[in-house]
Amino acid sequence: MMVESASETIRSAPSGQNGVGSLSGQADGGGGGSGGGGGAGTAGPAGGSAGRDAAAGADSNGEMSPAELLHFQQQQALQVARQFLLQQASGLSSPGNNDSKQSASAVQVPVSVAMMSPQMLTPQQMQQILSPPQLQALLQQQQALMLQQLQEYYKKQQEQLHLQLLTQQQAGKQQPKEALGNKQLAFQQQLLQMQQLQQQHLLNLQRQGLVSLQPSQASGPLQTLPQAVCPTDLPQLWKGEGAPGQPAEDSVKQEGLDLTGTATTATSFAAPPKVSPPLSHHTLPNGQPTVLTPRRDSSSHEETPGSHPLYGHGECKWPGCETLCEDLGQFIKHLNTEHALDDRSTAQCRVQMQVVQQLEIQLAKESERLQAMMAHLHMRPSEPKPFSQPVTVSAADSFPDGLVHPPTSAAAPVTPLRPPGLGSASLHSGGPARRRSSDKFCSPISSELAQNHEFYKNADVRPPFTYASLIRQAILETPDRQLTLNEIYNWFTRMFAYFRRNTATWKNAVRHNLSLHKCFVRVENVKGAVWTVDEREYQKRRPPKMTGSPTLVKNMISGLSYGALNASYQAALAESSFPLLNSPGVLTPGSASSLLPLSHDDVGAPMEPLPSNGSSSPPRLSPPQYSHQVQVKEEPAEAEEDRRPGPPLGPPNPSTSGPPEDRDLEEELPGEELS
DNA sequence: TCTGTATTAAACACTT
DNA sequence: AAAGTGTTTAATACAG
Repeated sequence: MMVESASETIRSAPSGQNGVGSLSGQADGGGGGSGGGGGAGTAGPAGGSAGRDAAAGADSNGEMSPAELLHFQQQQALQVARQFLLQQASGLSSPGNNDSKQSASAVQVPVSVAMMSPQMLTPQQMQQILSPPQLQALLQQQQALMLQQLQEYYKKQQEQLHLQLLTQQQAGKQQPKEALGNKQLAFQQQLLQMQQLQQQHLLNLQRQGLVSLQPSQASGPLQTLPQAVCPTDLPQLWKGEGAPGQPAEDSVKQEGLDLTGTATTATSFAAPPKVSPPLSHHTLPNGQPTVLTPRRDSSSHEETPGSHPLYGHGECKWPGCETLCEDLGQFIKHLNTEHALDDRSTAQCRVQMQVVQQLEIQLAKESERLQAMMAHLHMRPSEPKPFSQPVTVSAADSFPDGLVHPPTSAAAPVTPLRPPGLGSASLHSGGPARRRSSDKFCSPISSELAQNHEFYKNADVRPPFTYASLIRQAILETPDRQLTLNEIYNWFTRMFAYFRRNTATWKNAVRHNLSLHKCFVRVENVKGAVWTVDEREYQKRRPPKMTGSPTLVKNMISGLSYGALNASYQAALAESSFPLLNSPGVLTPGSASSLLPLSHDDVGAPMEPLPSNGSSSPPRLSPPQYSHQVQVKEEPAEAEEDRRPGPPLGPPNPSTSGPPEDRDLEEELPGEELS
């Protein structure tokens, strides 16, 4: 054996990479070393704890802690925005040109992929997933979308504010003037603050070139921000493919929630390998290793004929870049060379997003405060609702993962393409990381899949689920809860673009998993053999524990009322790439409830189908589907014996034998085995 | 460091 | 005989 395997390993190295596909392929080069470990390489970026820890340690040695950096950065962003605001009282341009960007719908999927969790993706991975022009276009598209939604949201909020103000004023007529005056003053201040925040927000977006802007304004103080962020260093962020542990996550870990937004940014500073101090690098355009990627269309479809959002007053408006360009053509050239799709640019984009995100969060906080004030003034707790909701949900919850998620409402068109939140992150990891994300955190695969069905279907991204969970899902999705191997294959290919490619590898893995895991029961059929799932076994498989966060989960659940995700939990999510929570749907009460079982699971409460394995969740998702039993067609009672004569199987596995009727309901009652 | 789990690869046996 | 299916072993990696 040994001899064999040794030689195989060598041999398998290349093939393994192929099998893994584009995602893990290159990553492997960095770390693996061994053939079998093809996936291992990828694991690094996905979030190897070891790597992270190491990185974290290094970070801490730096001059500033991630938290400090974050804070610093935020302060700068805010300051800049304020300054800018002062300079120009109003003049927020309309999102007119957003439309054009959004029109680039063809590439939606890839974009979302890219946006999902760049931190998790190495540039190479991203590039593999989508072509450079696509990526760029999509980045812009996504941001444009966000901008639009933000603006809508702001608009709404302001309307509501005014409305409330009016109401209050009217009501106030009957009250003593002074008291009202004071209240109104405070109130208006709050309003002002909110408006400021909004403008800041828009400003940031403008800075990204998403909104055309008078050049004169853009080049001013705003430049400081990007510099502070140190775009030049950012690329380094992802450079570490060789070094598995990506710094990006550490900061999140350390910082808790606030970092969700700026984690990467902060990390970038702290990242040890980086030689240069963040702030010292404004001269980026030059010394950067530009990856000249020919992109014919990058500029073509995203801009209006005579202008470019990133071009104004004869200079490039890319954050931190003020390169003068005589004309648009030259600018385009510059853009393609200096700001091509490379690590740096991507990182800059990300940072920008995070800055925006932070502002959003702050806006949310202020809005909340305002809401509270209003509620107090009106003495009507119920009123503020319209207000609070948008705030918490859109601002806080939509962006917990550092990604720009369009609000649920608007998400419709985009949703399918959108990567499943952070899950995306794990997705991208492509490698081994995926398994952890799904299984460990017990994200209900079914709901995740349901929500991102289209995405997985179209995006050549490795799903963040283990083979076992996927197989199980495939089986459970069928009315009969049984599938032949070939049907399982088909399900894989049907559901995941990723599995349309690397057939040999994953098919082998599927078979391997079917055989390996007791939870999969082979049942002889007339036509042949079908595979069923023994939920109990499946549950047994993994110790149902949500690493160290039972309480966290509980808190979250309780506090989750609607969009109010515990910030720390958000951070945790971001870090752990918990796919479910990051998806918009998750925030709905229903979905939130789906999480509950998790805690139960932890506690060992026998109540529900534990979502932990996700098995339980399915039932809630589509009751009809999962409500009925597994009925093996013509199942021969003896079928399973051959394979698993084991005692547990017979009785415990109703699916194959006996009265499977209640299996669903009871399967989860793991009372015995779980304990 | 150990252990459990997951992934990948591959050999082998059996069936169609 | 070839292909598909199923089982098993091994190497490797990650996470607790």
